[in-house]
Amino acid sequence: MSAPADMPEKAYDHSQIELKWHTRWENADFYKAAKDSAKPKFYVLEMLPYPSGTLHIGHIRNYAIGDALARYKWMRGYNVLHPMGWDAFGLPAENAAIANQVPPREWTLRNIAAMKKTHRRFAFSYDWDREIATCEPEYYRWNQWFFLQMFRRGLAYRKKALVNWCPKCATVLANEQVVEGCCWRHDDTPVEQRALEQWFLKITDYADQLLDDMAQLEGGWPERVLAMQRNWIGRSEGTEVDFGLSDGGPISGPPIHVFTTRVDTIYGATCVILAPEHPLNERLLDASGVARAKAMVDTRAGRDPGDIEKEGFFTGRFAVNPYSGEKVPVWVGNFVLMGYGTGAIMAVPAHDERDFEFCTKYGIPVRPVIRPVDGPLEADPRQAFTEDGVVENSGEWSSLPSAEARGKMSAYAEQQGFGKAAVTYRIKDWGISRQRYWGTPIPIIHCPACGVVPVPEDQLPVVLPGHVEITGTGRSPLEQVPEFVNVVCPCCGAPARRETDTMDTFIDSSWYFYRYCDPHNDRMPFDPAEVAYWFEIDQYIGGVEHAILHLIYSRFFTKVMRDIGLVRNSEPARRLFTQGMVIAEGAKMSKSKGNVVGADMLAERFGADTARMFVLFAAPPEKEVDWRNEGAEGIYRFLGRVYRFVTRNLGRDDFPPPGEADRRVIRKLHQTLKKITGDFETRWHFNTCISSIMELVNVLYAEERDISSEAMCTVVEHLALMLAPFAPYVSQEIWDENGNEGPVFKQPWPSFDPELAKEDLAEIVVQVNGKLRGRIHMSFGTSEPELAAAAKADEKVRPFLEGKQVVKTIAVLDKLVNFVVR
RNA sequence: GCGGGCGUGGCGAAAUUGGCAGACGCGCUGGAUUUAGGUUCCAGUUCCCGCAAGGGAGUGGAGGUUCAAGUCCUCUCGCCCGCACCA
Repeated sequence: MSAPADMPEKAYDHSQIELKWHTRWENADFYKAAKDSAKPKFYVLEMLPYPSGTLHIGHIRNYAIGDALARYKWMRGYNVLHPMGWDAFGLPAENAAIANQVPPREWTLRNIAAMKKTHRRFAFSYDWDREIATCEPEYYRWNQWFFLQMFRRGLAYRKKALVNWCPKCATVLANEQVVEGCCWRHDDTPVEQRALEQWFLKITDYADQLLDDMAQLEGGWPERVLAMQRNWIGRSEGTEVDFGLSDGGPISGPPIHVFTTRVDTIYGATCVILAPEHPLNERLLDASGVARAKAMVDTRAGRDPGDIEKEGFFTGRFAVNPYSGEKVPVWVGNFVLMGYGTGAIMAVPAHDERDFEFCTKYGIPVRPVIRPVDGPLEADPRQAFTEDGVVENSGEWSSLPSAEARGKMSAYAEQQGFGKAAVTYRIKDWGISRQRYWGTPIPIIHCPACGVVPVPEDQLPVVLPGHVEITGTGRSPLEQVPEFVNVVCPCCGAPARRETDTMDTFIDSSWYFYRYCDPHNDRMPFDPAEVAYWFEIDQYIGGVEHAILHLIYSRFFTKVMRDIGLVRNSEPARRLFTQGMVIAEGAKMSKSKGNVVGADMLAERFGADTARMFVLFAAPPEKEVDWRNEGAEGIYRFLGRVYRFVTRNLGRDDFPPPGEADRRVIRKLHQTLKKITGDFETRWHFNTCISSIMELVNVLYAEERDISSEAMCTVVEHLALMLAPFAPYVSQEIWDENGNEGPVFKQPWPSFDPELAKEDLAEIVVQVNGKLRGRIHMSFGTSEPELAAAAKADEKVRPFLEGKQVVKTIAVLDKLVNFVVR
């Protein structure tokens, strides 16, 4: 049916509608959160952005998901906390400073202002009174405070260590920030190893807790993220064994510590291999050997381990297997990692693939000591047998199963004093020193007399100086600022030097969500009572790229804060949702490709409502979305369809009296409500929520001239309410045009009536041998035999039964009849 | 190699508990409105045969369980993501 010609219909003008409400909402405080014991609380949080200067469609997707949920929860009567802030420290600001001669602070604040404007344009429902920017002293003083608490507890410490150095960033990186041997921000730049005095946080003290507490997250966090964290922590149980050094005479000097998960194979160890960086090499090797070892380290840097052939050389020295007393040669091998276990291994070529490859290359003997449970010992193996089995040729341990042997042999080592059961972790302590300007100063003073002295808490914050020359070369820019560096020692008053390293910016984001609970507190990082009310975060939403960076650091911080007594929870977020990426026209968005879909362009061309709604419509939120302009135009058309429908029906005076059409429309309305409500409560498939609203609108178009004034009013009102979480502007406009008052997204969420949602008759699918042959309509609750009888009588079905014998009849209440015929 | 996930029309997808495969949207085709284009409205659109009524095939592939499988089981192929010489 075409649009009635006599009705004035308004064209959908997104810019006019959005501007109108944007102006009216500017100073409204709809989203302010405050403690309220009368309502259940709900803390919904999207990961805070880095203020790069512009929002793109990927951000919009993240916020659109959070916003839909926040608005829904408000409408369901929850007391919602929905804050936003800025991860404002970091290198791009310094790079911009070098490129454009703009101070990092100025550049950052300008970007924040621009992005906040875009945020507001999209009408995301944040409590802006709780906004934080991590580069402000009011915020980062608490980074310093946390650092001091950790320092006091021995959780922050300084050591000289080989660290990852990115030449492009001119700073150190944490292990988590090294991706395939390269810098996480420069995937073409291999990291170098440098020995530097660095500050570390002892995340390894919490390794077991980080692992064990994942049980609490099971079900609420994506399995993939938990798996990645488990993998990253890399807990591995085994045995540490000491091989004493001996060159024929008595054992002398410190032993070589070896870590193995397979002590049951130790009688098959035919050599000991040291990592090329192993400190013992200095003692065991002559000058040319040391040089060879160093060359190995250098050729390994930044390369894919799979591409490097195993190489090594004999040190000329021997070590003694403490179980067998056997003397085995000591080698240096390029495949032995200093960073894992003890940096030294025993090589058991018969039972380890890597050892097999190495030993056969150099003619080192292969000696099998494990036989399969159901077979004999392989005398001359062609490949390593790496499974558990039965121990053989191993003195008193022979004929024990592998697992049992491991337990007994570990205990024996401990009893004899040459080893012990041990657990190693892949995760290392978190290196937080950065030789950069735009970060939190580490609150430490180096005094020639007193050593490393923490800045007293009442002298916090240690403020970042404002005018600093940033050249991007050489050492930390802060070293060039005498008034920052030169201080007096808080202990003895003598001249001293301030620490010039700044903190990794992941410190900032490790606890920011607690600050939102009490953002203006100047006596503490936050009032524990506020946090106790709002925590845990009920729903955290962000990209999966933070699975082992931000998300593991912030879990660690929460546990430390709990141990300090600031919080009661052990985990920050009960539920985590990782949304899929947005790509543009089939290609990953990137600046270099020039295909970044910017948020302001979208607001201009399609409107905020359309842009938000399309990213929710294009795919379920966990999946990748391909942004396509034609797709967005579909949503634009749909919103226009809704808007025109509402406006052309509002002033009508020719409505028919209530009738059958009313029942059909109201039924569809309640079916739609049921579907959307169910999705918000469980799986968030907003794409199907939106498509169900489209179905409703299609029905409205079909029934437009046949429904009563009352039905029209009800349905328009509900349309506005259902669209409110997805498209706040146009739903508010409809709400308003319909004569309703107040903000639509602060109305109670409409409840659906299951009776009204129900069809009059059940549609029964009739199958013959599993093939669809007809449909019949019967009252709900009709008994199975009656269904079968009616189905058999159906004229579409009958031909398929004629001349056949019905051997079985399956009838399912209100659903289906299936005849099995022969 | 280990871990996590995914394969359904021309495209994005839907099918929530084993019960009508392809909802909804894009694109395309046709019609109406329009001087025309665009907009809007209506209809059609998995593939094959057929004017149609209708029939057959069909969810990466091969088997299996079942009255009934996109959904469960076994094997297999392909793709994506994460980790990876971790002793």
